[in-house]
Amino acid sequence: MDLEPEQRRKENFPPTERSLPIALIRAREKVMGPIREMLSTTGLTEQQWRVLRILNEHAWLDATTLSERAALHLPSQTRIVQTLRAKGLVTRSADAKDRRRQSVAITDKGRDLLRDYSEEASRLAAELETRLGRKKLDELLDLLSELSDT
Amino acid sequence: MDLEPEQRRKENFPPTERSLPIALIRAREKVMGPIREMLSTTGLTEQQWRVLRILNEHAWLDATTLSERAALHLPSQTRIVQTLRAKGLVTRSADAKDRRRQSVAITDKGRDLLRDYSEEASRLAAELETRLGRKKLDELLDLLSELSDT
DNA sequence: TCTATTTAATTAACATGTTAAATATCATCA
DNA sequence: TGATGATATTTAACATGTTAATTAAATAGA
Repeated sequence: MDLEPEQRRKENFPPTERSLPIALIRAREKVMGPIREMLSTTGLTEQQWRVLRILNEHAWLDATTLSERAALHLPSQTRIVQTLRAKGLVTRSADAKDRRRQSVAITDKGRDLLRDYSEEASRLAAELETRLGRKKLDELLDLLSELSDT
Repeated sequence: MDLEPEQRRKENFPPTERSLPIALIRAREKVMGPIREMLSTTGLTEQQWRVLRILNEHAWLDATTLSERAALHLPSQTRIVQTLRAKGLVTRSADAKDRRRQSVAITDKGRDLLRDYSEEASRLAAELETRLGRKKLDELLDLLSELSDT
């Protein structure tokens, strides 16, 4: 049988139904579902798509900055960038002034790919906004930012 | 140089700074940081810990139900349960009425391990609550639930 | 009963997550 | 300079994430 609340309290564990880590995973799963569906036709993973999206906003980024903006660990990003290079979607080159630094940039082919899917991606983003509502979505983003920045 | 907002709008991509998937990853990273630190002394991963926490709330769970509550994919869970079995922290047995189903249960050793860390885990949970505030934490959990359930 | 279908779980294959160690380059200062 | 320490990135090793295929058992229907 399940444990009674009494017994749980003694063990000092908050119930997992109200667990923030699990809630964050579930939410991500829900949000990514339709996006992954779209990406399945591109041969890109969610993370590869994220890297392209971010590089598309800048002329180039060094690896560390890119990893912060994409929320990727550097070892993962190294592999992802290698894959994207093999696909001809990004380039990588050592910084002239500090040869430890690697600059990563999106290629024209990469931009073309993004353009091909920009309409559908926007539609999915709009659907999400409709589903939750602009206000709640903003509240959610603000709370998540506050949590991350604190 | 970076792209101007004008140009970004033409491509129809919302800026990645306001990306919900990235915000969810960052938040999880932030919340899990201290928990991972605690877990490093136990030899358990975040996911293994989650499985134990959930099993501790029930006498047993079948694999599918467990995977839903732990927000784990079944293939991952299969490996995780195998690891936990090897450590003597859980048991697994075929359901008598439906032999396709596998029942998973925590062992006494597993409960002991949880008990050993319950105090520190509670402290970390309390810290999080203090940091963000009870009200905002509840708001966040509610928004995440609404997003996942919609 | 027997086959076809469905369901639960595992296996397989490859990508990413995670931590520690290694490598290469830069910066400092004797 | 040249040894020393710091920094940026990659490699390595193992765990988990992700999707598809497989296996085993239950179920439905002729």
